[in-house]
Amino acid sequence: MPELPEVEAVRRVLARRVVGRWVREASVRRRDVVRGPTAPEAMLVASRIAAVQRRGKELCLCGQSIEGDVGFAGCVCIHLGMSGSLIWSPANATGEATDPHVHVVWTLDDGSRLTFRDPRRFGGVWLFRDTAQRDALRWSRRGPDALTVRPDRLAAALSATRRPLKAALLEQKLLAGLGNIYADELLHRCRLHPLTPGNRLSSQQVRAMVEAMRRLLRDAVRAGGSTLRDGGYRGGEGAAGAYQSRHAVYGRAGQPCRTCRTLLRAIAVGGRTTVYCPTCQGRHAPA
DNA sequence: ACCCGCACCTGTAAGC
DNA sequence: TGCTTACAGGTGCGGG
Repeated sequence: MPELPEVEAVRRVLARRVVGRWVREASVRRRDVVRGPTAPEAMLVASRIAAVQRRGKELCLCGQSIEGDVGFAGCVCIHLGMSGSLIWSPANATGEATDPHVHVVWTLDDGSRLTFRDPRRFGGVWLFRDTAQRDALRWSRRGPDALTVRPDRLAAALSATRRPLKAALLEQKLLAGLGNIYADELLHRCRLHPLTPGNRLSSQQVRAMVEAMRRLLRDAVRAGGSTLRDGGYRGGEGAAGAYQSRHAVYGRAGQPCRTCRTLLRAIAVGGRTTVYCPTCQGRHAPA
């Protein structure tokens, strides 16, 4: 569920609430959600959390031992998958001690807690010795972050594929951060048909897409991301997002386009439901 | 080298 | 009401 805006909204909350704190205790209730080259014992216990970083849809708690560099005393990468949440709660909060979907709980030096919960378990936790090992084994296999990608880099990647734009934009090793919601929203803002082959965009169109993407993602982060009908996504302190009410196409198949009133259409692209406006987003020319 | 389809899980909502 | 089915924000794998 969480895409870049939701994950970034969580990151900002955690940057405020957990950076600078020491980890007193880490409780792993389900060992199989924790992976990586480092043993689950090294979950930043007795380390200071020096930074909370993000690449695409993944977060990383970077530890720092006494006198150590940022990220030296362990890196905890957390992916929320479809149904995950990572929520900070203050010391006096009453926790769900018996919730079977809570897999990891960190207790900090002030008694506050960080709780990783993920019913579907498509997400998980990956442990690394340091940021260099994290980058070598994991983050380097992803493309540039969607908030900071440079147009020439995206243009080069898109020009190398004939896949439909919708499918290409979901490919995390091409571009990290977009998911099903924001890929559809972006294509609508750019007036591009989701089936347009990637290599048919001009460099000008890619430049416009990068600008539209930045605006879209920033708007969504500012609104706290999207919380859908099932209420699965929660921000870093448990609050719902507000961006869902501003979706132009996602989840609106059969309803009128907010720009031209044409009824929005749903198709499947790469196995994912894709909603677009047949008028605003035209017909893609045959390849 | 690419690209597609499916499996991985659980919860929810719609359909009969 | 209750059972069954389809679908959901993501990723990684095998096979064509």
